[in-house]
Amino acid sequence: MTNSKFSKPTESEMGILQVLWELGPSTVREVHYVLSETKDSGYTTTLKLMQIMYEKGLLNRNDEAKTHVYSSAIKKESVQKQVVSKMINGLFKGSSAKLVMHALGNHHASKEEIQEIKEYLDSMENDGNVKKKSDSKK
Amino acid sequence: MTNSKFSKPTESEMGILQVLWELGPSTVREVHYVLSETKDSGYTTTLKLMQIMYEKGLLNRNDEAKTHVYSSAIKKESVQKQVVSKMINGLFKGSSAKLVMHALGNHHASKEEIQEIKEYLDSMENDGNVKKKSDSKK
DNA sequence: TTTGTTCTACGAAAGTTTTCGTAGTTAAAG
DNA sequence: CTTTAACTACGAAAACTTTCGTAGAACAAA
Repeated sequence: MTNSKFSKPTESEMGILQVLWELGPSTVREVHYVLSETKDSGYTTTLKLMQIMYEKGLLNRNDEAKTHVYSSAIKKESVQKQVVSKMINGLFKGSSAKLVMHALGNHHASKEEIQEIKEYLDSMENDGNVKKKSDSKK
Repeated sequence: MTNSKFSKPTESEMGILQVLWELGPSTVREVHYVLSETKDSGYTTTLKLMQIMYEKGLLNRNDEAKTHVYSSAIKKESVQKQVVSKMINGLFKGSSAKLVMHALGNHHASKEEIQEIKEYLDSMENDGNVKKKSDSKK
């Protein structure tokens, strides 16, 4: 369940989301005002970005009034979680599997080498240090 | 001292760095092999990316042999730190200043309102919670 | 009304990142 | 030698993101 029905927000989109998370439902002008503190792009840039985000489903908006009010459609926590877990995963993902790939990626994997790797895997099993997800085996 | 003489790695560059951090010095083929598990771009794509990263100073390389060996020129820890601190900052940066900006961004700031905001600022000062940087006066 | 201001919509340019095809080099076999 | 396989270099297309100018609608104030 790596949910995320939403395409990962871009850098600028993150900036907008962060403002909205802090301010709550806001107009483009309000968001742009905050953003303009640290960034110098024009008002229509922010507007366009927010329109795109709305289309993508990243933002909700209330357009009953002339001036639309936007709010984040995704929870800060979920993005936080995503960022953190991505980091953890990215920084240390495969453990032992990597050794194998390292070996395979380089030489052209002769039968002998494959055999060698198999033995390596066997020895790992004997250590009870396996970490595979599928341990069906029967 | 927000160090970072290096331009922030892009998404793909991060992928390559992560492989190198885990594998240690490696050839393009090795990196590409690992990457190909989760991504399906061609070998020359990985090659080009790594060449660019080398030019940017993100990677070191040993090209004595025909097959070059690359390694990360930046420490995993420093990037981790950067990511984390960016997250913390982004997720809660300005605290009280934001309220003011919210107010200013919306209405057109009549004299009365400005006065009101000044009073608000004064009350913050009394709390000893000020955080301004410029206090020009004259 | 008419005018001025503030807003949305939207196309398209500019900027950035990613992807790959092609050409040329090197080295190991044949 | 000659051929073949694995590499590097590199230009440029493709894809994506960011930026902005311009047009027109809404609305308040003169």
